[in-house]
Amino acid sequence: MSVTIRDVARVSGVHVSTVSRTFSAPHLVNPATRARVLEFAEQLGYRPNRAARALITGRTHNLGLIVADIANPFFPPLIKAAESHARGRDYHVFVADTDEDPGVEEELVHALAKQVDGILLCSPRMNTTQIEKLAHDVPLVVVNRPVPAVPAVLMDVAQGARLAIEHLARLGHSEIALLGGPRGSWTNREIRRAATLSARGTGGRLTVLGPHPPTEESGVAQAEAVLRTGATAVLAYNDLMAVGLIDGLDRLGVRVPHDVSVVGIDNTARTRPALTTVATPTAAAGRAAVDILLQRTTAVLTLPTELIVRESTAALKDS
Amino acid sequence: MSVTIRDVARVSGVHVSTVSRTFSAPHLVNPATRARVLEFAEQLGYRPNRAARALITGRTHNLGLIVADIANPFFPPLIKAAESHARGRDYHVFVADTDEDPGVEEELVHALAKQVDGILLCSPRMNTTQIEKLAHDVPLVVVNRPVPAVPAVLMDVAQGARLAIEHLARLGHSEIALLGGPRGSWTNREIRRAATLSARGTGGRLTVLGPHPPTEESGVAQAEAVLRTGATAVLAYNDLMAVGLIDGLDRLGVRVPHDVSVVGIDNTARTRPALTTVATPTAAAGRAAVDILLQRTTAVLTLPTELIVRESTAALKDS
DNA sequence: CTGAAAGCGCTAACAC
DNA sequence: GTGTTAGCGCTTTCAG
Repeated sequence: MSVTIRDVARVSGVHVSTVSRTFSAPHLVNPATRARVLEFAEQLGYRPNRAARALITGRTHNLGLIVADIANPFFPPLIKAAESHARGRDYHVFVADTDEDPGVEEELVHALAKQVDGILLCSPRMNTTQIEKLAHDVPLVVVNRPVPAVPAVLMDVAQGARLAIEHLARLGHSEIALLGGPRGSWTNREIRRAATLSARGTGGRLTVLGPHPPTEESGVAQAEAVLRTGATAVLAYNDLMAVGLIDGLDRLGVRVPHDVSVVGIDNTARTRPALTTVATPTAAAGRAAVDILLQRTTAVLTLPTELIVRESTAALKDS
Repeated sequence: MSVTIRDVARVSGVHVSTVSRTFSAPHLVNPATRARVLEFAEQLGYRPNRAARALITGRTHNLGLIVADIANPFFPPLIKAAESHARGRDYHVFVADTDEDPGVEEELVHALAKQVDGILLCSPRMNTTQIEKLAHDVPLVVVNRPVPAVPAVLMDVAQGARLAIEHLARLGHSEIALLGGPRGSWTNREIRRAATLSARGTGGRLTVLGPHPPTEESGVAQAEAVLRTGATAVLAYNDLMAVGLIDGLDRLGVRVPHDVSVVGIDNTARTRPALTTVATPTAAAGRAAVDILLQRTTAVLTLPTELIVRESTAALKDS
């Protein structure tokens, strides 16, 4: 087996509790003995067993991170930031993927609950009641979705959508289509709400399409539907769909931004023409969620988004 | 605190050991009592504490997954597949990111060792000796790199590079550039070796550039250097670099595939023109690595790659 | 088939 | 400042 606290104790001629203290409360032990213990520990290659420690302290120093789809380019930067931030605070993180299935999501929270000090629930597909209930069993922080009495990190996509619509209006577009995202997504609702309001405010008309799965394929598939709305500009639920849409339009002989302007959301895509998009602070959200979990505050944090104007939007042609 | 085996025992009027057996060795307990215990357990919402169980069985039912960069699009499909496959076998997985730092890599293996039954080391940057040593402390399986006496899952990128070069040769290209990847990457060495051989075999000339970081930026930055080699076709270390390269060439007024053909590796990019690339079986590799770890076999598995011809390669112009 | 008892590796009172 | 003791939640002999 592996080397334990007892081995270190025996070799350094002290009691196990002294060894234990050397690692978990160094200030309580005589510097001289501490040094000796540390030396022998090092020499034997001793590493505390966190699981054993957790059994008694109740703190595992592990976090759970549950996302709808690891392969969706929105998530990797969030996962990366959260993991790195957590590790900097001596926490390890379990990552799990629900494949957009609310049932899996719930099961996962339960399965991980005992092994972690808290769980980051990213863009969950569960209903609010379920989430509220789960929050009683294990500290939770929800990303991209507000749930009453549960800490959350939100991104101000409404603000982003507003900026996007105003940008398009300023370019002369008054017929705008919104290519909607998945059913049950808070982000999607926010975008729709803000875009509708904004379009009205700028004197334009907004046609809402969807809901649709947030994939490239669905972007491609909706190209015709978008054109049929008579829109000269489109705001897509995310970059994935925007990329698909540009592709689909291209196949129909419609060029971006010459014929139609397209704005994405997420800033995850690198395309030609470079995509105008609403950048969402995913990495910052990951870090913030970890902080909230570790401080056990019940905060709701809303992070700002920002419009990045690139090449996929242009002034309305005269016609 | 949470509900334990003891609560269930008390309520169902049996000893804790019977409850324990109900979950870990059901066949050893009378069907009637088992049913009763199960019912009360369900009712109380009892969930076994895996960490406590691990303390005595020595099996944590956790796996570690260490990658160089979660945000590199090569990894998410691998992580997703490995996690899902592992969970299907009742394993949870810690995911950690080394940021391409060998030191972090080693520290991570040690930090996770006690908490997992095995670790997937993906495209490690450590040297072979270090990996061999670590393999003594914890079951390891290395992805994308052969290490003597350590189980591995490899992808046959050599075969892929060969196919790519032959494809280009068939299109009439005899001046080919290889845009190299990161130093210390086995994959990079394999590609170079196979491409060089293949170019020689087809009577072409291959100019090797690099090493370079495997990023889009570095692809952009190398566009000029590529042109300077006089190549009419390029094989890039991965799709990321290929995408950057196409972008960089475009800025220099060089069009793909009209002026220069480009082949990527990974099949992670969606571009216009659609990228001809060597598809690597990342998801399969993730699943295979998990299987090897759970079966504790010392296999070395080599997975085939495949050339996907799309629009970024074309026949050499007459000139 | 079930209960009793020991103990996994560690921490946390409580003595001394 | 250090040793003693008990015990976290669970499994696993060993009896019966």
